[in-house]
Amino acid sequence: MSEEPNEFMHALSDDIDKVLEKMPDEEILYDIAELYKIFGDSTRIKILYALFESEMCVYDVAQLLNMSMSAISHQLRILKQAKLVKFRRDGKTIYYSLADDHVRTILDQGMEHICE
Amino acid sequence: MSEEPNEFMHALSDDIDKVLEKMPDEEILYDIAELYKIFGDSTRIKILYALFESEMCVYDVAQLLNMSMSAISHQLRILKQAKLVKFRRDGKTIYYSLADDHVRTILDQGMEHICE
DNA sequence: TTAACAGTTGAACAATTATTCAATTGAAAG
DNA sequence: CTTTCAATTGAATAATTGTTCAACTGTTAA
Repeated sequence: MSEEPNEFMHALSDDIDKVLEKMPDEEILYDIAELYKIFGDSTRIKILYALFESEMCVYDVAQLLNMSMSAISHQLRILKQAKLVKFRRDGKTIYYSLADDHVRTILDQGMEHICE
Repeated sequence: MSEEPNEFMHALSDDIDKVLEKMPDEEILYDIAELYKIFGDSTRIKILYALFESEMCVYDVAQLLNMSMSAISHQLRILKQAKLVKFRRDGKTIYYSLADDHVRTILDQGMEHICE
């Protein structure tokens, strides 16, 4: 076998283009990462699992997780911005709940992987 | 209606215990967050999507994403530790590929949420 | 109006983390 | 053995991020 130029040992530019074509747009890949970043914090995970059981106000979540209302409020804002939770006001109290079933599906997938 | 002590305006300790009972263990919740943390970086997301198409060596991935081999290698190590990718050696070259179909399922869920 | 309560906000701090750079390992070929 | 190529590693840097603290909104009831 004779020596081939080095480039031929690796994927050709054509192959790279082919893979790039099949990949989702840069922007979408970025958005997916941003979404998972939100699930990548144990406080937020705990909040979401808590809201599986029932809607709760900030005070309740704070008590449940033994954290300050401020810390919980900060995290709920992030979850709200990502449309993972929704809320309703009742007097002084604001009740938070899961936005949709998507959240549960995503967390179930994670759980499956963890539990092998 | 007479005034009730303040605690009765919020979830009772019993209710909190009930919710806590239903929630996965602290350790599992932490592990789930750790897993999603890995998906929470666009470079790693890009690597995983690239590996959907075919197994690749570090050089190829670096070229595909227009990044340094060192940067890719660092990220592949993280993906490897999380058992999201596997690898095989062929001479000087190390080929990486997806560890299992779980990865695809998880990313598909994220994509669905993004695309509403 | 005032007081009390539920929640939010912004600045500050500490901790984590992605990339770069330089040095190093390991395998194959001359 | 030496060189070359593919890949890894560790330290350093810059950027991001979670929590705390204190001040501030709103809403309700007195």
